[in-house]
Amino acid sequence: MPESSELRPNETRALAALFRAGASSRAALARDLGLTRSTTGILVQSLAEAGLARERSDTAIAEQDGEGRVGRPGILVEIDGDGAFFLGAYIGVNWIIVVAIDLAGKVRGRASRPFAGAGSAPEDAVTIVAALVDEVIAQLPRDARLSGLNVAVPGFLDADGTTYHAVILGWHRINLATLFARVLGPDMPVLLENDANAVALAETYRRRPDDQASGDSLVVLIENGVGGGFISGGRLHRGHLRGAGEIGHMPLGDEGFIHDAQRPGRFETYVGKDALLARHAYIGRRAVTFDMFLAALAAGESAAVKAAGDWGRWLARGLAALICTLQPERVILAGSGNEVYPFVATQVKAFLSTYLVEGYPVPSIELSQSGPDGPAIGAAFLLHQAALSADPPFQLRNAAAR
Amino acid sequence: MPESSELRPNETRALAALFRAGASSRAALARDLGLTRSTTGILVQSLAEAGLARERSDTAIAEQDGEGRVGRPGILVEIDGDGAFFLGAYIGVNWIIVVAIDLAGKVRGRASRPFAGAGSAPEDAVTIVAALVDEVIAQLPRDARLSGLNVAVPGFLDADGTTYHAVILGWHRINLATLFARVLGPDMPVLLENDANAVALAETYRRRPDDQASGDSLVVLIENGVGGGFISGGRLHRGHLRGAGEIGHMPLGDEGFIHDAQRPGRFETYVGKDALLARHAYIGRRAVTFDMFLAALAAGESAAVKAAGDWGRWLARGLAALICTLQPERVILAGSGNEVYPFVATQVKAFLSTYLVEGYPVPSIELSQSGPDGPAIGAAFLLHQAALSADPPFQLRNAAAR
DNA sequence: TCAATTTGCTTTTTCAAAAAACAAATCATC
DNA sequence: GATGATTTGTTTTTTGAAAAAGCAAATTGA
Repeated sequence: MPESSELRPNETRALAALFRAGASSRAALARDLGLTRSTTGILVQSLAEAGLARERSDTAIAEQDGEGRVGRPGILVEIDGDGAFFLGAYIGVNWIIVVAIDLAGKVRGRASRPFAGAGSAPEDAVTIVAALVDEVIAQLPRDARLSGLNVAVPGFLDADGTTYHAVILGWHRINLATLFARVLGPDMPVLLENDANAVALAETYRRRPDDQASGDSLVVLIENGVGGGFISGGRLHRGHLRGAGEIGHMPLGDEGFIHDAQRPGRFETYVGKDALLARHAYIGRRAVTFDMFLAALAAGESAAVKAAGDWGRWLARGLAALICTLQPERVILAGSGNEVYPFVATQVKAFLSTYLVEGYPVPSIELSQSGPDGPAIGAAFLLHQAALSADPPFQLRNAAAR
Repeated sequence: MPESSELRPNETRALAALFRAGASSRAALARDLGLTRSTTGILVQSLAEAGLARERSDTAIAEQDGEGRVGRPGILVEIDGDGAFFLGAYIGVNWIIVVAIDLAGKVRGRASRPFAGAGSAPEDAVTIVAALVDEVIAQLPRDARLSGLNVAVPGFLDADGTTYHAVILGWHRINLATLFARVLGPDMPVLLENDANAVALAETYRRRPDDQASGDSLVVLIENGVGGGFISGGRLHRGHLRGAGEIGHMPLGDEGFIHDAQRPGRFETYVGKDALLARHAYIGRRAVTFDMFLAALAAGESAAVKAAGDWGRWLARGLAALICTLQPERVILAGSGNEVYPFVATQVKAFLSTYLVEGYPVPSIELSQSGPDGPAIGAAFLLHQAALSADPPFQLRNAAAR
């Protein structure tokens, strides 16, 4: 049991291929990696010795493809989930959540605590995260090897982990990385990520119908604010200074449903939850909560239907701008605001096709599959992805080292 | 002189490093590549034998860094431009242009011919390109090795090279790849690229102030239509079906300066050249050409100044949407429409800062440095980039093989 | 003149991957 | 049930790229 181990390039590639495939025989893996079976055999052996891969218990069931299987059946090899763990956290407006996923990508630990985010002190949030991290680690195997912690936060960050603007939390120019380093110590590497970006990865990382590389996805996170994450070739596009995806601030119209003297007509002043409720209040002359609005919409009340229709039109307009710019293969609507979409799906699609050039491929529009834990899980998946990609060599640390 | 040669991974990496650096000693190259000097020596030797690299004639001038140089000076090694050639073509609305660049990235051949693009037959364009290709090849050394031809076209393409929509040319669902294969034969690989994308690469490929990987660039090509190209990490983002960057069709306002009943208020109906002239005609009650407009603007005529101001306001609005989505480090304005920008630069920047969130980094806005040959040169650079990148092994063909 | 430094080359060693060969485990067919 | 075809997994041998180690050459600085 080595304190810290490093993987050679082809070992990392083999792990990534196993993760993609779920499980495969040595021969299939060799074909996948473009190596010979002999090399792959050694590769699997060393991965198994490192505790990162293992032969599947239900051996000799190698009926993966529906072909007329002939020849000696292979022994399925899969990732050993216990080989490594990745921590993800989400500092939200109402909750702080910490999760752990294992090397196989499965959620293995979770802890959360209510948090009055708006106007809170960053130090409190960091303290809570640290406590939750301890709770989550307690749920993992004794000698669990941790690769680090990735924290999803609303707002945008610079490359060093200084959050300049988290308007919703009331934080400005806070150096979260330093705060975390102080509380968690030097042995726990901490990364920071925009929450919409984290959700985007959570939504796409485990979906791989055929080839993740081709499927560019745009994830639109709709809460009171609107954020975006763009996944291209399976990787997150962050932009210079990691601020890409601030699509809520995109100028779209002249006014917006809610008043913003400074920057009127931004995307989120039309399609954020606040904006939708403001529009409903304007039409129906009655202020309601979001849940009440959904109920009214389901009941077919005219003010709600009208407001949802207006919301859908502006959503389509914003999506059209994004689609022209990015041409994603699919758009995924996330955040609780997406519950409105099913009621206006056909209208939104109709508007979209009028906005887009004739012949331009219209992406599919889907609803999020990750729940409220999405940002935390996505943050953890980002570490997982980094570990299984070639760029940086994979470093493991013992949990005990803390 | 091998008919066709393939490079090993580290040879490709060494070539790419030499291209980045311009020229460097074996020892400096070894540090750059993370290899030992002994390995690098062999690498350079094999590259030299393949005719792809050579020691620089003005030997022993190794004063590249301004340090207190001590020790034995290195012999500078540089790319041998004659090692390979890359052809790029541009089928424009008024011209067809073909250029050749060499392995060192230098333009080594050029030929062009007027072309009445609108309403023309695709077959004619292909025939002209083939003729110009022969002209350009005649300007190259006898035994020039060609890696292929990349053709930049206005409009958008699918992954196989079928151009679905080139509205400006009046082409629909034309399979250009097949047409080229028929005329140029199977020994000349032909690729197709969107013209704005090609310009984007032309604008960024040779600029590398510090690190190209970090500098995401958005190139906005302003002619009658408006196209966009986005370079992230030195690579073009194409989108699913290669249609990303159709930013001219982005819905931005309700009407636009020129009337479009189908899709009113698109970006290019505000900032395309036609749109600008329409605005000027509306204000000044007088129709002028673009050159006349520029003269009037330079003379400070009020109608022109007013129209340019309106143009700048919508340009800022469109750029703001793009910047929120992509967060590029710099925006490069290309196409002849960019000549208006210097007159309204301060206004555009002021508008931009009101549209963007406080604290959000405002990208620099620059004017294109590549002239009218930009699309053709960019197309050729794309082949160059592919040859010097790891993804596909580098295949060379003799020009004589045609 | 002489030490210090850096370069470029040669020789030897290491090690990941390929190549070749073969036993084992299955299916298809007679 | 026997036989051949097919595929898998392993072992042994070979290849070849890169590292390691060592050294002469070319420069600066004292």
